[in-house]
Parts: sequence; structure tokens; C-alpha cells
Amino acid sequence: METSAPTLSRKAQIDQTATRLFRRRGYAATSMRELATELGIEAGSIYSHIRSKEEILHRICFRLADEFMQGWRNATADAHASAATQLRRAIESHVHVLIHNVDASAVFMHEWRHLSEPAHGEFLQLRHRYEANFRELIARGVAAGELHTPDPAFAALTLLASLAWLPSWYRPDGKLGPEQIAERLADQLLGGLAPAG
Amino acid sequence: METSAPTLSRKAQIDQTATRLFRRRGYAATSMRELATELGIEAGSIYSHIRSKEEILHRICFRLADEFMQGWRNATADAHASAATQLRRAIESHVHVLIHNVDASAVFMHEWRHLSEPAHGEFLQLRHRYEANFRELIARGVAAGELHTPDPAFAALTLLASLAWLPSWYRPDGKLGPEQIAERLADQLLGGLAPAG
DNA sequence: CCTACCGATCGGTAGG
DNA sequence: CCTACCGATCGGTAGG
Repeated sequence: METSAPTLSRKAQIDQTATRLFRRRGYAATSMRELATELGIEAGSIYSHIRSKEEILHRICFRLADEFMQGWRNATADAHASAATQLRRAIESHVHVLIHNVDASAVFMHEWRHLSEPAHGEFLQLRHRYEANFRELIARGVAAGELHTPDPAFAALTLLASLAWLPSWYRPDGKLGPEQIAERLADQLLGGLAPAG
Repeated sequence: METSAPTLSRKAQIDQTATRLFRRRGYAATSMRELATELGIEAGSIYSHIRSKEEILHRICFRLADEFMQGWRNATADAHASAATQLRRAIESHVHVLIHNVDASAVFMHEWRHLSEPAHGEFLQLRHRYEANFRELIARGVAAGELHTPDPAFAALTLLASLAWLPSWYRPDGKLGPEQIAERLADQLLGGLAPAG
């Protein structure tokens, strides 16, 4: 979504520009007039394409939630794969989604709390479900003897922390490409979890 | 600061209550009228004790920055200690500050970007200095053969990520106490960095 | 610490 | 998509 496309619908343009502004200044501190100026139109004109400011935030957050969830399902679809393999694939999928949606991911991480009910609660549920997936996969790996760690829940916590932290330091022009980041992240985290020996 | 004290100056009460509100609703979305209501006074009355809304945010952010920095200096004061030991002490110090200032730490992590210049730039410099301290300490440990990791900068990144993530899941009534969290965090991170054996 | 108020800005709408 | 505007709310101040 942050990649430049030849022709975007006005609605898609609004979402894209708002994503960038919400990330840079925060949802609450971004005004519809700023958004309009950035788009080269008047503030009132925005409302022919959307119903409210929060509707934009809602779309950003839930679109990303969908992508992360879909990525998880693909990564863990192969039931024959070991827990360690599924975990590595899930990490790679997460990094992939994140890097192709850097601005939206940052909004996803920090601005969702400005959603009002019931969206706020629905979002939190999705997020908890996603995080629980990682916790349970790590626990399964430990139970199967594939992974070793004194506290699976704590290990999951540091993994999720690293994933959440990524959009704040990732630079598209950095020396590490998407694939390398995913690989190094998976290696480092799985390395700490691998059976001693 | 989040612990209940018998008598706080009005200014300290304002800071404490604002910290809680800024954390829960975000700086931009918190109004001075909400803050006043929470304090049981009228909005205008706040300004006999402070000059502006941003002044409160400024104090919160820079007080925490000071505490983190002072903790770092204490943890690394003993030049005879190994890099691994200094790193463990620095992690414990960081967790200690964070856990005794949960709300302020969350504000410190997420709301500093609403500071205007020059405070914004000054804060970023302090933060970069603090993060660089960890990076350089890990690099020294690797150079001395005390720590092993393929990419010291990347290892520092996941460490800082875990520290930044802490306020979002820490619960004072959880089963892990402050010391245990610091210990487990240090163990897990240093375990992944320890010489293979 | 309150009352009363300032100018600015907010999200959003009506009518074209 | 614009013009013109709504009521509400914002951070902050004057004067007591």
C-alpha cells in the first residue's frame, strides 16, 4: 500500500495518505483539513468518499489484521511440518507483511486504541488471538522436544516484542533486505530456543 | 510516581494524573478539561501551577530519560566487571526503573513525538545515546570474546525491543515480580548471546 | 482556585 | 468537488 501505484481510487488515495499522516503525527493529532490539503482538495470534499475519520482508521487496522492472520494460516497450513519450521515460516510471513506495509503497520501497532466500541474490542480480540497463536506454537514445540526454553510464554513475549519493534527501525534503504531481516530474526530467536548441544 | 504518596504538591498531582491519562488516551486526545475534572478542579485553575500542556509531557519524558540514564551509569560504573555482567546489570536497572514507573514509561515510549522543537530533538538524542550504549556494550563483549552473536547491532535491537515492549504487558499483580522479570529477561537475552558450549 | 471568556480549530453537513 | 457553515471543543488568559 505504500508502494506507488499508477491509478488509485480516491478512497484508496485517502486511506494511503491518511496512513502516512496517522503514522507521523498520530491519529488524534491529524486533522481532516491536513489530510485534505495533502490530497489537494477541500476538507468537506473528503466526506463524499468516506463517512468519518474513524472509518479510515478502522479500515487500516482491520486490513492489516487480516493480512497478518492470512499470513499465519499460510505459514502453518502444513500440519506435517515441525513446530520449529512452522514458527520460522510464521516469523517470515509476519516480517513480509510488515515490510510491505511499514506505515500501516505502525498505525496498526499504536493507533488502534482510538477505535471506539465495538471495533476496539473486536480488534483487541484479533490481536490476542494472533499472539496466542505464537505462544501455543512455541509451547507445542517445547512439548514435542523440538524447542527448549524455561518459560514458553516469556519466550513468546520477546518474540512478539521484536516483531512489534520492527516498523520503528526498519528503513527500506537499509543494508538488510526484507528476506535477510526475516531470516536473521528467525535465526536469532530460534537459535535461543534450539535444543542445547 | 505511580505509588500512592501521603501528600503531593498540586504540581506533582497534576503530573501524576496527567501521566495516567496520557497513557490511557494518548497525549493529543487528552484534554485539559478531563485532567481538571480528574483532579476535582476547574480547567483554568491548572494554569496557576503549570504553563502549558506540553510542559507536563516534557517533564514526564525527561524525568524518565534521566532515571534510565542514571541507572545505566550505576550499572556500568564498575570498569572491572565483564561486559556480560555490566549488560546484565543494565538490563536489571532498566526493568527496575520501568516497573516503578509503568505509566510514565509508556508515555516515555509513545508520546514523546508530540514534543515540539527543540525538546523533540533533545529527547531523540538522549534516546539514541541510551540505545547506542547498549549496542556498544554488546559489541565490546563480542570483541572481548565474552559474548557471541553474528550481528551485535541486531542483537541490541531485539534486546531494546523487549525492554520497550515490557510496559504493555507488565501487570503489578502478575505472577512474575520485578526481580524475576529482570532476571528472566537478562537470562534469556544473555543466554542467546553466551559463548556456545 | 473560580468565573467568564478569548480566538482557533475540530469533525462533519447542506446545498449546489 | 467546492462554498459556506454548524455546534462543540480545544488550550489558554484576565481579573478577581
